[in-house]
Amino acid sequence: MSIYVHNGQMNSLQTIEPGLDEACCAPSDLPALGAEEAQQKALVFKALSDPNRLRLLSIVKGAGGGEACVCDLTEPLDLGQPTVSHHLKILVDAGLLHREKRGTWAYYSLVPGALEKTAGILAAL
Amino acid sequence: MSIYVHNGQMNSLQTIEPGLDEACCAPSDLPALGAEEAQQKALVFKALSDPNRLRLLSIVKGAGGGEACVCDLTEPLDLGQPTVSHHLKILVDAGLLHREKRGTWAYYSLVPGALEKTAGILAAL
DNA sequence: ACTTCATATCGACATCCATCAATTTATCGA
DNA sequence: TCGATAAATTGATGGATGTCGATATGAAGT
Repeated sequence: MSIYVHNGQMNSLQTIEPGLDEACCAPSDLPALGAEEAQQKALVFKALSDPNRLRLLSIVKGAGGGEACVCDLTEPLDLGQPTVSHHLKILVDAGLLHREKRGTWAYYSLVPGALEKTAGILAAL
Repeated sequence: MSIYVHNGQMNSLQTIEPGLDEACCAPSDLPALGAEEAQQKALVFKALSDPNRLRLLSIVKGAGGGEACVCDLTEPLDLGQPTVSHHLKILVDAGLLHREKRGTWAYYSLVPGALEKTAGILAAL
């Protein structure tokens, strides 16, 4: 025979919505993610959740000058140009890529510190 | 008038499939993600791309003893038990959570180093 | 103005996904 | 053996998402 311990009948964990915290230095272990925060932080990971978008980031990061235009990205991914533009837009909206238009071309580059900041979200979960 | 420079007509970036690399120490900037790698790495981020799953990780991490059972998780998320079980399964499959059954209860805890490892993927993109 | 090229946007379609209600599985206590 | 409880599984459904073809926008050169 064995003995199993459990606290009361059901749950007992707090879940606090930290409102607008003053944007500084998450001390690691606080209340637990509220619904709003979670939704916002999930957006970045949603952008990272597609294989082709990961490859886009990788290629852009390793490209000469740290930037690449759409025409440089369609072939290695074996995707149509509209699809690549679509993925790039998602990455830009997520704050991971920066878009700069020069002439007819649109050059995409990594937003400095964006990946590190995203990594920080995981550490501060 | 302005002058725009571009290399040849179209793309020129290499994309190499590194086959089974011997599982060691990615030196930061290599070939660029191949299709297979990208697909595999996207799985973890797919698991992280849902707000409720982020909250699950957060709650489990902050729970007493570093573990929590399903019955402790349904209420704070305001989700049905089957849905929570579904999310937990996805997190386990992604290698982020560990499941241990004791008695009637199933206790979930963070896989040590899993979040850090995931953060490492971003740095090594 | 007209053509050409790079990119963005639109509309459609097939697939995936989060969620729930209902059921099943499994374990404990009586 | 028989409930009672916790959790997983199944089936269904509405909504999001990746992809493409076609079209629109916009800038450069002739």
